[in-house]
Amino acid sequence: VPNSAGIHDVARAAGVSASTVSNVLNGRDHRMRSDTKRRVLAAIEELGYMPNASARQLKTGQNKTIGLIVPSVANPFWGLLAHEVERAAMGFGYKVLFCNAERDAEAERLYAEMLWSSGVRGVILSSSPLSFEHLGGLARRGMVVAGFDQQTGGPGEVLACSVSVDNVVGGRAAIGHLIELGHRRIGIVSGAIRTRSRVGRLAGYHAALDRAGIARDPALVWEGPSVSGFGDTEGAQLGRAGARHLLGLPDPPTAIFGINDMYALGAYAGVRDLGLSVPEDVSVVGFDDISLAEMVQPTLTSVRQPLGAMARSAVAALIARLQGEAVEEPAHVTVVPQLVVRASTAPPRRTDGRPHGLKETAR
Amino acid sequence: VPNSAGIHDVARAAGVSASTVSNVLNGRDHRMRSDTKRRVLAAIEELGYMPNASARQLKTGQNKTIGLIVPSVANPFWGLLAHEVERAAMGFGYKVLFCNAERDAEAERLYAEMLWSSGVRGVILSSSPLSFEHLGGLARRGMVVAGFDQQTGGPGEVLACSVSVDNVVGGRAAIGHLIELGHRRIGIVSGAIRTRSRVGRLAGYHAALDRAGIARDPALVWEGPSVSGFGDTEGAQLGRAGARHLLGLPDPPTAIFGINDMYALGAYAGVRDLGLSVPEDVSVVGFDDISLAEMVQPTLTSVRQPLGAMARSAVAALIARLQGEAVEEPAHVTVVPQLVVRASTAPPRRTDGRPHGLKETAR
DNA sequence: GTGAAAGCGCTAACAT
DNA sequence: ATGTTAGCGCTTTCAC
Repeated sequence: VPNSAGIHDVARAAGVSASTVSNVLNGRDHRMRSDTKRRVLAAIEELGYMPNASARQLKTGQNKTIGLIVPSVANPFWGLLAHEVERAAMGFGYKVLFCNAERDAEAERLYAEMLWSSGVRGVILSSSPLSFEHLGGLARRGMVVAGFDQQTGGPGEVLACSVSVDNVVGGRAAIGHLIELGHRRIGIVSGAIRTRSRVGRLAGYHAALDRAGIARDPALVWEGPSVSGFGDTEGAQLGRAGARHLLGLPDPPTAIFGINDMYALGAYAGVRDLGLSVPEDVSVVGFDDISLAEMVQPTLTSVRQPLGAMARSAVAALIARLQGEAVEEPAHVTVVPQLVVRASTAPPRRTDGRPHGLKETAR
Repeated sequence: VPNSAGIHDVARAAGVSASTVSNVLNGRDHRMRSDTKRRVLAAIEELGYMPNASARQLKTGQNKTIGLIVPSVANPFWGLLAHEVERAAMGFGYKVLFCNAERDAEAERLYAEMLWSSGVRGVILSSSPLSFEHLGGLARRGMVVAGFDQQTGGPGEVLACSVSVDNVVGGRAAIGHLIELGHRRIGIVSGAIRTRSRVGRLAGYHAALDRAGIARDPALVWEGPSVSGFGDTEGAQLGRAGARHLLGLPDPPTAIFGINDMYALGAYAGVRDLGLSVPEDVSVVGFDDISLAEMVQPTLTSVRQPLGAMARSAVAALIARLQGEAVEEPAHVTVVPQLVVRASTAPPRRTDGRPHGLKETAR
C-alpha cells in the first residue's frame, strides 16, 4: 500500500522548508514570493499530498467539527435535520459527525465521549433521554452542548444553548383542533415518553384536555412496549400497534395523536387493520410535518417544525460559543410550531359511549 | 474551559509512569501487579481521563473507523443502512463516519478526501455516480473502497469488494410481474439515472419488456428534472411529479415502476392527484421494501433488498481487507432480490389505446 | 514489572 | 521571505 506523502516530501520536492509549505496550506502567503507559492502548489498537486488531520489537530487543538446526535435514523425527519445541519455547518467551514443514539442514554454517552476523544468540542443533541446527567461530566470539561428540540431545564444546565419548537403549544394545538372538531376521547400513540420533546407534547395533550374540561384517561396514552433501551427504529410499527390497541379498548378513542408523523402513519395502518377508515371513523394527527405527510392518503394533519431555520439557528449558536465569542446568557430559542390541517381530521362519526349528554355530531 | 487531563496527569496521580498507564489502557496488563493496575484505573476514573484520539492515531496510524457514504438521507432506506452498518462495525470494534453525498460526485470526492485526511482507510460507498474515476486517486493511494449496491465494473476497478442486490433481476421481476398481470404500457419514475443501481434497474425494466416483445417507449421513462447536481432529498416529490407527467401522456401507462419505494409512494400521490386510484386504475411497484411499504394503503408491491445481511457482509469484507488479511480476488457478492407482491398491483382496468387486439382484462 | 526516551506529522514562535 | 526548532499527547522499543 503506497502511503501518502508528508509535508516534508512536498517541501523537498518544492525545494523549500516544511514551514513554507505549512504557510501555503494555511493561507499565510501574504508576503511570499509568488514563485515559491507556485512551486509548493505544484509539488502538492504532483504528490497528491493531503495533510494529516490527526497531526494538525494534535498541534492546534482545533478540528472544526461538530457532532450531531439524533435518535432513530428510520424517521426521515432526523435525516433531513442531518442534512440541514450539515449545510449550515459547511457554511462556517465546519464538518459534522453524525451519530445515531437510538434513544439510548448509554449509547449517547458513548458517542459523546467518542466525539470528545476525537477532539470535537461542540455537539448538537436532539431528543435525548430526559436527564442530561450522563453528559454533565463532559459539559463540565468544556463540551459545548446545543439542544435541538429540548426545552432547557433549570440551574446546573448542561445545555449551552438550544433551539426548540414549543412542544407543549404544538401538542395543545393538535389536540385543540381535534376537540374543536368535537372529539372527546382522544388517544395518543408514542414510544416511551422519556425525551423532553415527547414529555412536552404529552403535556400539551393534557393541557388541551384540561382546558376543555375533558377528564384525562391514562388508558388512552399508549406508550409502546416498555422494554428498556428499546429504540424506535420503527415508529410506524409502534404507531400501528398502538392504534390497534387503543381502538380495541371498551371505550375507544375517536381520534389519535401520533407523537410524530411516523407514528401517525403507522396509526393509519392500524385503523385500517380494524376495517375502519381515516378520517371517517378515526381522526389522526401527527407531529413534524415530514414531506410524506402530504403524500399519503388521506393527507396528514400535522404540527410543522420549521426544520431548516431551527437547524441553522442551532448551528450558528453552537459555533458562536465554540469560537469563544462572548455570549452572555445561555440562549434558548423557542419557535412556535404551526398546525397544518389536512384531510386526516374530521368531526367524529358519533360521540363516545359515555353518558355525558353530548349532542350527536353528524359527519 | 477546564481542559482534559492527559496521560501524564494520570501517571502522576497513580504514582506510576506514562508508559504504565498506556499499558493499562491498551490491555497489556498480563504481568502487571494488580495493585498497580488498580491505582491506575482509580486515577483514570477520578480524573475522568479520556485518551486523545488524535495523538493516539498520529502514533499508531490506526483509527478503527470506516466511512459510509450514502445518497439522500431523506429516504429511510439509507438511514436503516447506516444503522445496520454501524451495528456490524461496532461488532468489530470499529466506528462509522456517516456522510451524505446527495448523489453529487464532487461532494463524494470531498467527503472521501476528508475521510482519508482523518485517517480513515476504508469506506463503504453506496450508490455513487456511475464512474468511480473521482475516487481512483484515493484508491491508488490505498483507500479500500467497498461498494454497496454497486455492481463492479471492469479492470482498473476502484472497488476492492462489493455487495449488491442484482438490480437487473430485481427490475425484471418487478416489470415481469406487471406484464403477467396484463400490463403493456409500463412507466418508470426516477431521478437522474446515473448510479449503477438505477442503471441496473432500468436495464431490468428493458429486459422484461424485450422478453415480452413489448416495444420500448422512451416517453415512458421519466427521469425527473435534469438539473445537474440535483439530488433527490425528495424522491417522493419527484415520484409524484413523474406519475402526473406520465399519466398526462396521450397514451398513458397503466402501471408505474418507482426506482425506489419513496418514488413509488410519491407516485401514489400523483395517481390520486389525477382522480385515479391504485391499483384499480394504475398499478405501482417500488424497490427496496422499506417498512412503510406495508403501512401505506394500498400496501406496496416492492422488490426487497435484504439490507441487514448486505450491510454485515459489506462491513466484514471491508474490515477483512483493512486488516490486511490475505484476500485473493476482489470479492463481489451479488444477492438475489425478492419481489414482495402486495396490494398495489392488479390487472389493468382496460387495455391501452393501441390497436394491439389485447383482450379486455376486467378488474 | 516499570520507566526513560524517541518520534508520529504537523504548526508557530523565533531566528535569519 | 524563508528556515530552524520545539513540542502537541500518545505508544513503543529497550533498559533497568
